[in-house]
Amino acid sequence: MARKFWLMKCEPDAYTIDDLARDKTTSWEGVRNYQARNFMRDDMQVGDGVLFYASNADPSGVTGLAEIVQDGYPDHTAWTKGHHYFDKASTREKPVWYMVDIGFVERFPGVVPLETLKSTTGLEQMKVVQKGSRLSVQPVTKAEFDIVVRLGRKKR
DNA sequence: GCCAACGTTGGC
DNA sequence: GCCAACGTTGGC
Repeated sequence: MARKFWLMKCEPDAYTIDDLARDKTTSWEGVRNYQARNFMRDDMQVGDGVLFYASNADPSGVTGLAEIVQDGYPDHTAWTKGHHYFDKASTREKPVWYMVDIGFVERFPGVVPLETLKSTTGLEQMKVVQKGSRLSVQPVTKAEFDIVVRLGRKKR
């Protein structure tokens, strides 16, 4: 199976590429959207590339790269009563929510702002540039991934 | 902080 | 199964 590519969003208040650089790996718990869950549960594989995207940031954009180091497994935070991510619909026997683990790869010298993504040829189809797109885990093509990496590594 | 767009829920 | 109401996301 060929390597696939993804974009994963996170608000800087919750987690940043610098946190990931420090932690080396982290579990991506708390996703409570079925489409995003399906990608993590069914499609992500160890070694897949990840664009790390900071949402609700100043400016929002891609701040670095990560990779999948553990593919989909049940999100246990959904089982913990009182936990922020608790969901009574999810049980150990029949988990509803899944997560993956990602590992640090690279921190870009500067953020690649959403505005740049929007104005770059070849990225028109990316979900993140489309108005009203709220999907926090989304597939990207290899071509899109490579363009964003090139933008991210560019000296500015 | 505002608010438009979205996904989910629940009454019918 | 429709759709209004609601809560959340996320750019600005």
